[in-house]
Amino acid sequence: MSEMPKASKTDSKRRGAERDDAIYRAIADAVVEHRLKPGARLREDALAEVFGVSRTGIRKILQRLALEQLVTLTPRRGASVTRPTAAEAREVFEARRMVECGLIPEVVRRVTKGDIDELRELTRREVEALNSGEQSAAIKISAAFHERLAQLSGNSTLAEFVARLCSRSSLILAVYGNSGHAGCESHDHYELVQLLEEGAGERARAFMEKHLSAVESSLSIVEGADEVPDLYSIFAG
Amino acid sequence: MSEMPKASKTDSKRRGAERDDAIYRAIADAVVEHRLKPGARLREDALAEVFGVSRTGIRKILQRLALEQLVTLTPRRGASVTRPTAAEAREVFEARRMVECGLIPEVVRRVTKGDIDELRELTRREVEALNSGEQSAAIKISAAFHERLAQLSGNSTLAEFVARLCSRSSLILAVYGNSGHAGCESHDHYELVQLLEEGAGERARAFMEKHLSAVESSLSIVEGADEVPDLYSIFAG
DNA sequence: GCGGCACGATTTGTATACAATAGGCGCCAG
DNA sequence: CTGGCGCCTATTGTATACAAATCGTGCCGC
Repeated sequence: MSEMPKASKTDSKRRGAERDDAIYRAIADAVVEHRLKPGARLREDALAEVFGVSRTGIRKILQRLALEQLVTLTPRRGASVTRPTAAEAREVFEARRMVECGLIPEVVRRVTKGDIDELRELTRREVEALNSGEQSAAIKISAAFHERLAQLSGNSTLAEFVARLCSRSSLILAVYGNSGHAGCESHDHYELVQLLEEGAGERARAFMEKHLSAVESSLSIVEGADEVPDLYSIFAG
Repeated sequence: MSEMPKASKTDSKRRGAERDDAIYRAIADAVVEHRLKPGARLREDALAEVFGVSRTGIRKILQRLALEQLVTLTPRRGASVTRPTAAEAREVFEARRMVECGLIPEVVRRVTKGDIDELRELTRREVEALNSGEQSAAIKISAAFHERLAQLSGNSTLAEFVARLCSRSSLILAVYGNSGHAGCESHDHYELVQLLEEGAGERARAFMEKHLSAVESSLSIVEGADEVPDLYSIFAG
């Protein structure tokens, strides 16, 4: 709060929920794009200063992020970007397989030509980002692809759940991903759109299942050394 | 709740997250048990006085409830118990069918004799509550049954999602239920447990699907008059 | 030199005070 | 008598101030 207390002018103009939402998105995007890595601490004072609001407002946003499991709130220790455990990682992918595949038939039934075009556009941008070496952007677009697909089912409750799973997947990639390849093979997305356009529901469903399993097995999902290892079982009694 | 401004002594002794959690459960339970009906306003001052904390703490809890869609936060108008729309109601049941049925195979694989006993005990208590005319208790126990079942899959991410869907289902029952029967037929639960015990995975899955569909069709899911009716389509242009 | 204790700084947790806004009520004009 | 305007109250939104707790650091005793 000294010489340059506020964030950019455009942000400081906003009011109420709109402003909160902008801050929320700013932080969430930074997490999803791996600009804030799992484990990174998020001090309330620092965030408050950066965004030009008081700690009260920041706390509200951190609570929201915590409920979506993007950040972890440790009592008296503050907020940090969530570091998913190996078990959580497997759970998230199992959940995605169940829900995203289950949604496919309804998506095939409802998808329009315009939707197909939109999905192709996302795929194109994803490839473009990958070719430019913008891994962060690619990850975000890939998540957006899966989210958009889920929305096309018309069930916003399930779509929102998928969106949350995608965000968490991004964290999982950050922790368990082998650097060099960033999650989804973009050609998979292209092929998936093709199947959707052809109305091949069952094949699309099977492909989605294979796709998600492929992403999961491309990771190295093992407990890192820093995870609270049950010392009891290590040193026994 | 007039002459006794604070909550019970046991509650006021609590500290930090533990106390917040107690307040959260108190409100959530009241909503799930229909002691707070959809549309009921939740004034911050009133809640703060009842639970013996400041508005700050109450706001935190209301935010959490809002994210779980048990309460709706209208800017500058405050919090009220969510009144699910007809579309939301259908979405929730579709989501439950997909996830709860999808979980059944894994549940059958992992369920133990102890788990079966526990589920039977829940069913017994549900019947007991219904026979005593304690509809509120029956609703809560019924939700607990479905939640416990989901937990047995071992996937806590999906289990938590199911738990939320069950809470919302309670709200849906409050709005669209015909008074007289409270959601799940308890005999259904008994039969379901039987199938689980026998390890009849596919039959259990089919039964769960039928069960959820039966609950849904026992409701009168139509837009109430108070729902924001698109005046544009009514009065046309 | 090493282990333990205690103090200090940093950071979160909570309450209170103040500002802003929306809805209600009454008054005034036509 | 009716319709509209304006104040007023009740309630939420935001910031700040204060209290509590934890972690790191340095000192002292052994």
